[in-house]
Amino acid sequence: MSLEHILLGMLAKPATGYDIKRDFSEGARHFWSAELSQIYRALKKLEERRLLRSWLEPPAKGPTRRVYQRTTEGRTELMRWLEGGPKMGTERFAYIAQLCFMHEVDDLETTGDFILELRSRLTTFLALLQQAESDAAGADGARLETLDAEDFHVYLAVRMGVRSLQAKVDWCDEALERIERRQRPRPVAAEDATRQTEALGSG
Amino acid sequence: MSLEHILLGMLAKPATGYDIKRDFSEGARHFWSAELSQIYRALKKLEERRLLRSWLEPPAKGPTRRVYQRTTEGRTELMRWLEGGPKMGTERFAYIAQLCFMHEVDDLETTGDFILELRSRLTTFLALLQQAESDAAGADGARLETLDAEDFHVYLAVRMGVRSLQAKVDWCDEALERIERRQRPRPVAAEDATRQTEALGSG
DNA sequence: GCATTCTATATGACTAGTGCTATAGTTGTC
DNA sequence: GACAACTATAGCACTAGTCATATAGAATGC
Repeated sequence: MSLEHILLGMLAKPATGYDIKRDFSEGARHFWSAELSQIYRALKKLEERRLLRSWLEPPAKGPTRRVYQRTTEGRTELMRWLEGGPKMGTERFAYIAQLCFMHEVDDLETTGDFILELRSRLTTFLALLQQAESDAAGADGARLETLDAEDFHVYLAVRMGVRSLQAKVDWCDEALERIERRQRPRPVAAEDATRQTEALGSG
Repeated sequence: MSLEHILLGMLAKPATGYDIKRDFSEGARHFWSAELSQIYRALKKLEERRLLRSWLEPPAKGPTRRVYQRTTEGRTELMRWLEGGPKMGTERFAYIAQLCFMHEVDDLETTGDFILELRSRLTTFLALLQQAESDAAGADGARLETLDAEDFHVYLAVRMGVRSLQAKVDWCDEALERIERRQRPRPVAAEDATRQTEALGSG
């Protein structure tokens, strides 16, 4: 299970279930997420297997916190996971399926609206990731070479997210253009377009 | 549930569970997949809800086939799904998480090997998708404007996959370059690099 | 003629993940 | 001091998805 290994990775430093949920909603949101209920269960299970240990921490402010941290065995298990090579679970993109079936509604305007909406959501997310990218690259354009190993790896990970999201936004623009070109029967050129151009107007 | 709606989309034309599994392993593999056991269960459930109907088809060759097709209610439900706007379920990329934690093993060579392996798997998949792209665009470079609505939508969907995968492959190259640059202490320039360059050699 | 593979359906046991609800202390605010 | 918002944990019912296995006819190959 990937979530368990991700928890082992995150728990090099002590943290509570709540902290981890916050990480998933903020930092790690572009590659993984999990609900609190799942996180608490996984933490408990990992502790049973001695890959994590936990203790209660004095309230300080707020309710008592159960803090988890990776054990040596936990670290070993994490290393085993990393050595297994890239884990490429099946990726699921419902919106691409939707797009395929959209021809059944279609006057093409529906498809256009759909892609516009998709583009808007993607750009919102892209903006967040780009912020994370400049944060990760270090203050005022510090050279990447100066980052420590951890920050460098996080930078690479965020950068992957940025590039892949940017590609999707670019695809939206390309698709919208193609749709427009299909709707307007060809701008100038083409021998057989004359009749249509006359009938519908060319502006 | 997305799978059920995807089945409704696929079952405009009659097909068996086995046919659908084949679609997931071939055409639709870049945006969704499901196991046979899940497919058969989902088909049964959709038929109970009257969104699909089924009949047994004379063996022809091989065992008897139970053929499913969407009902009018099924189509209505599909339309409702499409009208709900893009469904952006949480995307999970374990390999990006792995990359983040890779700094714990690191002499940077491990990270480089990991990314090389990732790149190799991504390019294999990209090649398949690019084939699908030229297939979808029509024989010998036919103009996209000549495709019918269905083929056009499938083309757009495949194109999204190609661009997003290409971005990931490009990221691999960028990351490998960055890693190399970190390993070799700067090629020329920089005042403080002299000692390191002397110690390690610059070729 | 025997084994293997492909087509085809189905079920049971399991793992992974979500959504809802209950509980409770602490902090800020009106 | 009542109330909302935030931090924190936990359990229950549920949906989603995987893996293994059983069954069986047809085609392929040796």
